Amino acid sequence: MIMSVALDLFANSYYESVTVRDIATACDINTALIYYYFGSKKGLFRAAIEASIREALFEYETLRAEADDPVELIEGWFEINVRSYRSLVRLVKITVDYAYSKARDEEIDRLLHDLYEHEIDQLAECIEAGVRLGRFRSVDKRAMALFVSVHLDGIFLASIMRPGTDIAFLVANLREILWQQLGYRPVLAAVQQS
Amino acid sequence: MIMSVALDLFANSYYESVTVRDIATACDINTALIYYYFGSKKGLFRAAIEASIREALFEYETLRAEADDPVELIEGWFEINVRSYRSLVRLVKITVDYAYSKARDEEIDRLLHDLYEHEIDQLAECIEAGVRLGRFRSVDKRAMALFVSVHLDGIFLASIMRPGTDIAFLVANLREILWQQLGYRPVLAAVQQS
Amino acid sequence: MIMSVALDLFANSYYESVTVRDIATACDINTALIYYYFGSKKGLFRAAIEASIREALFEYETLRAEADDPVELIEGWFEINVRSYRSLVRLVKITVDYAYSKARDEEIDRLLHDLYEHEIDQLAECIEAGVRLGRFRSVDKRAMALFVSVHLDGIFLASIMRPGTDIAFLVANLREILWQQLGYRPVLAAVQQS
Amino acid sequence: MIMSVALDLFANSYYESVTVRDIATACDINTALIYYYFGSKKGLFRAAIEASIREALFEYETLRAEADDPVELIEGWFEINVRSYRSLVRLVKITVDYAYSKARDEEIDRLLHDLYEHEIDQLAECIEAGVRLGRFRSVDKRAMALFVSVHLDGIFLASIMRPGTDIAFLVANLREILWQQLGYRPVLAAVQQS
DNA sequence: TATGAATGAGGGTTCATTCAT
DNA sequence: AATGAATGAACCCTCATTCAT
Repeated sequence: MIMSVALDLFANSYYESVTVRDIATACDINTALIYYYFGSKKGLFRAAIEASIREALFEYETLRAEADDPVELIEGWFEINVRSYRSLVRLVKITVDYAYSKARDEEIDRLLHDLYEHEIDQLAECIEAGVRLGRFRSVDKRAMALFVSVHLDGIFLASIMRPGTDIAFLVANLREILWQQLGYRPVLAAVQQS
Repeated sequence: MIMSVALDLFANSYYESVTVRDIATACDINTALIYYYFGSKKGLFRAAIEASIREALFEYETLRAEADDPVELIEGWFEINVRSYRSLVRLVKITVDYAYSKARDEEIDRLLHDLYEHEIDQLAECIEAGVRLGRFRSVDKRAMALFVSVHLDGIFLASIMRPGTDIAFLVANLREILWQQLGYRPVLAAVQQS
Repeated sequence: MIMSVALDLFANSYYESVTVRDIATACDINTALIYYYFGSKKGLFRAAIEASIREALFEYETLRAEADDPVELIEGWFEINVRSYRSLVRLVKITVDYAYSKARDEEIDRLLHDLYEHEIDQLAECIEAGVRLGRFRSVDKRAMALFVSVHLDGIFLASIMRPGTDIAFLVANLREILWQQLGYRPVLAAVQQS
Repeated sequence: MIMSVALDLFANSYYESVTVRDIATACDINTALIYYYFGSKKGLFRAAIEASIREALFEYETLRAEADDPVELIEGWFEINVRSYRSLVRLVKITVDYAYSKARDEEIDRLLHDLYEHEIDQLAECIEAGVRLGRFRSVDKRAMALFVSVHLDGIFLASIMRPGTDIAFLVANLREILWQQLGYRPVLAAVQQS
C-alpha cells in the first residue's frame, strides 16, 4: 500500500524533504496517481499519520481486551512498547514533525490527543485497580501514569538522538522504578513463571 | 546576531522549510550576506547548532564551578533545565531534525555526544558523591543518571508533542522520584508539605 | 525541437551566457520542461552538440554514398562546406566553447575526434584514388588532407572573427590551390576563365 | 600586473565564467580594487584585450624594422607565429569570445581590424616586393596573403579544437605550400645552412 | 590606495501539482 | 485506474557592483 511506504519515508526524513516523486518511485507508480488517491501531499501525510495512530490505539485496545489483572496489563503495556518499538519511534518522529508543521489538522490533533489521553487513562486505571486490590501503595494515579508515559517518550527520543541506545534496557529500568514507586515486588519476571 | 534568529526559525519548523530568505528577512539583511558569512544554508545550520550546544555546555559548566554539594548540584541542574527550558527544547527540536538529516557533520556529532556524555557524567558523579557522603542510598549511579537524563528528554519531547504540558510540574515530579530512589528527603518548602 | 533552438542560442553567444530561461522562452515552453527532458543545462548542451556532430557526419556519409569519382567527391565536399556553412560555423563555435569548458564528456570527445578523423580519412582516400588513377600528382595524401581540413577551419574562424568575410571566395581559393598542388586542371566554367 | 592575470583567466575559459573574484583572488588583491582601477569587468576585459593586440602588433612592427628582404620577412613572420604561438592562440580565443559578446567596443573593433589588415598588408607587400625582384611568380598578392593569414587562423583553431595538434608541423606545411605557390625554392631551411 | 561588508538581480534547479489521454 | 508531459512558483546560491572606512 502507498501509505505504508509514505509512512516509512516520512519517518526517515522530514515531511518537506520527502518528495512526492520519491514516494511514487518507491511505490513504483506514477506521481499523478498519488494525487488521484490522496488529493495532495498533505492529504497523503494525513492519511498516513492517521493510520499509524489508529494502529497504535488498536494494539492498546487489544491488550485491554485480553488481560484483566492490573500488573499483567502494565507488563503487557511495557511489552507492547518494546515489541512495537520501531513503529512507535516512527510515530514519535512523524508527530514531532507534525507538531511543527503549519498544516495543522483538527482530525489529527484529536487523534493524537486521544492517543496520549488513552494511554494515561489506561495506566491510571491499572494503578487504581492495583491500589484497590491492595497490591500497590496508594499514589497519585494520574501523576504516576503521566510520569511513565513521559518517560517512555524520553526513551523513544533517546533512541532517535543518542546512537546506540538500548531501548529494552531503558524500558526495563523504567519498569523497575515504577514497581518500586508502587511498592510492588514483581515475581522476577514472567520468564521465571513459565 | 544572525545565528540566534536562525536558531529560532530552525527550531520553529524544519530545516528544509526555513528558507534562507526567511532568515535574511527576519534579520533584516540581504540574503547574500548569509552566504558571505556562513557559506551555505548548511553552514549556518551547523554554526547555529554548535552555538546552541556550547551554550548548554557552558551553563552546566558554570553550575559545576559554583556549587559543590551533590544535592545542591542536582537541584541546580533541575533549576537550569526549568529556567533554560525554552532554549533546551529548541536544541532538542533541532537535534531531532539533525538526527534525520542526511548532512551529518563530525564536529556536530562529537559535540552532541559530549553534551549527553557530560550530562550523565556529572549526574553520576553527584550521585556517587552523595552515596560516599552517606546521604544517598547505594544505587547503580550510571543507570540512575541515564534514567534522569532520558526522562528529561521525555519531558522536552512532551512539551513539543502534548499541548499544555506543564514542564515545571513534570520536572518537580521527576525530582521527587529521584530523591525517593536515592532515599533522600529534600527539605524544600513546597515539597515538604505534600 | 528544443535542441535546435538551444544549438542556435549556444552558437550565438557563450554557453554560460545563455540562460536556461532564454532557451525555454525561445522555445515557448516552461523552464522546467528542459530539465524534464535533458536533466540539466549541461545535458541539453551535450545533446545539442551531439546532434550537430551527427548531422555533419551524416552529410559527409551521404556524399560518399552518392559520388564515386575522386574529383567529384572533393568538389562535393567543398560544396557541402559552402552550402552548410552556417551550421558548420555554428558547430565550430560551439566546439571552441566546449574545448574550454570544464565539463568534458567522453562521448562528445569521441564524436569530435571521429568527425575530424573521418573528414581527413575521406579526403586522403580521394587523393589516393586520384593519384592511383593518374589524375593527381603523387603527394603525401594525409599531409595534404590535413592541410585542407585545417584551412577550412581557418575559413570558419575567419568568418567568426573578421566581419565581412566571403566564405565562398575563400573556399574557391582553397579549392584552386588544392588542385594546383595536385596538378589537376578543373574543367569548371568559372575557374577555366581565369 | 592585474591585466596579465586577467588575460590568462579570460583565455582559459569564457568571459562570463571568469568572476571578478577569481581575478582578484589570483592577483591576491581585493575585489573592489579592480573596480577602482578598471571601473567594471568589461573595462578590465577591454584593457586586457587591447594590451594583447598591441603586443602582437608590436612584434610584427619589430620584425619589419629588422628585416628587409621579402623572403626573410616572410620567414620571420612564420617564426614569430610559431614562437609566440601561446599568446596568439590566447588572443584568438579571447577574440572569438569577444566576437560573440554583446558588449562590442569601437576601440577594440578597430584594433582587431587593424591587426588583421596589418598582417595582410605586410604579407602582400612582401609578396609584391618578391615579385618585383623576380624571385616570386606573379600572383594575386592580396588573395595569397589572405590565404596564408586565414590558414594560420585555422592552425590556431586546430590547436584549440584538435588535441595533439603539432603547430610547428602545420606551419611548416603552410610555408612549403606558400613557397610552391610563389614558385620559390627555399634553400632547404635555415637549419641546412648553419 | 585599499578593503570588508553589503546588496539587487538573476541563474540553475526542484517540486507540488495539473492536464490530456 | 493510470500515465507522461507540462507548468508556475520558489529555493539555494552566485555575481557584479557599491559603499563606508
